[in-house]
Amino acid sequence: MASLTIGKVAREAGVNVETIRFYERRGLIKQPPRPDKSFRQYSPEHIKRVRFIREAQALGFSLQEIADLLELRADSSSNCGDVHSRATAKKEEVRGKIENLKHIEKALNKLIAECPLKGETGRSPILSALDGEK
Amino acid sequence: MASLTIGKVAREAGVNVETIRFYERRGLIKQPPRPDKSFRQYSPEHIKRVRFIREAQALGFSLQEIADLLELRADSSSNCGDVHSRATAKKEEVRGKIENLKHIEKALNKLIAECPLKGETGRSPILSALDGEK
DNA sequence: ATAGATTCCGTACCACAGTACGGTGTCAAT
DNA sequence: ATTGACACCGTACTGTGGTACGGAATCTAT
Repeated sequence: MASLTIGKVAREAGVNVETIRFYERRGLIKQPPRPDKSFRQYSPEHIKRVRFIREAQALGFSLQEIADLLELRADSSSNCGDVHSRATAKKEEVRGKIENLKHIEKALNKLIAECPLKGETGRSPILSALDGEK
Repeated sequence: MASLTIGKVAREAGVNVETIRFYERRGLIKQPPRPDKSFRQYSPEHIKRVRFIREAQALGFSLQEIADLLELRADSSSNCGDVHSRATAKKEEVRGKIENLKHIEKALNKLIAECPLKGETGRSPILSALDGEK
């Protein structure tokens, strides 16, 4: 069997088999060919897709949001203006997340730099560090 | 009553009252003064703290990770080397998230730019766009 | 001092995102 | 042809992060 079984895809993507079937049920992955009603035959694209799903989750997107992202397609069946505006909105959201992460990064840098100093402030240092940035 | 009640904090932070009590139970917020065993008296700091928790969640951190972040403190009771290494590890994770978000942002930009063009590729455009970046 | 709003607390319930289970079916190697 | 590994499917269970509920206590305004 040249093509990928569900088990191989799962291993490559670092999830377990049930998770892949779960994503299929949720519409995040469509069922791949099953010649003769037997095993699912995946392509390497599917591995990428599963990895993308995991990454996006780690960035705070829900499965529904990820499904929306994956189906944001500028094809004939969808209204281009709609795709455009949804993609733009999502982009703004992404930019906002990047900004927030940069603030946290700065705060962590401050914490790292000041490590041996500073007495008790009664506040969480990370929040103080977040304030401290200009 | 000059200080903030739980309801005000909740309103200001955009969560509901039960959520704040829930965070208290989970150790994300410590119980504020309750003179005479009556209502909790919050300070404006608490509002910031709750907002921070929500932001961090939206960035894919679990409540446990957020608790760890909030308690990353370089004070006398903690080993500085340990704080340093935990903060550094977290910083790397944050940087990774930023990179992934930038990839998604680029992919969305590509999608937006190419909106009216392109026939069916059989793949999710967002994955194609992710491939397409140099 | 009483009413109405708010808080307190415990407990129960909920949605989301899986994970586990167990019986059956299929494949690949010997 | 049999055996062992893996796939299939439905259903049940789990952990996380809340949300809802309801009766008692407290606070605020009249």
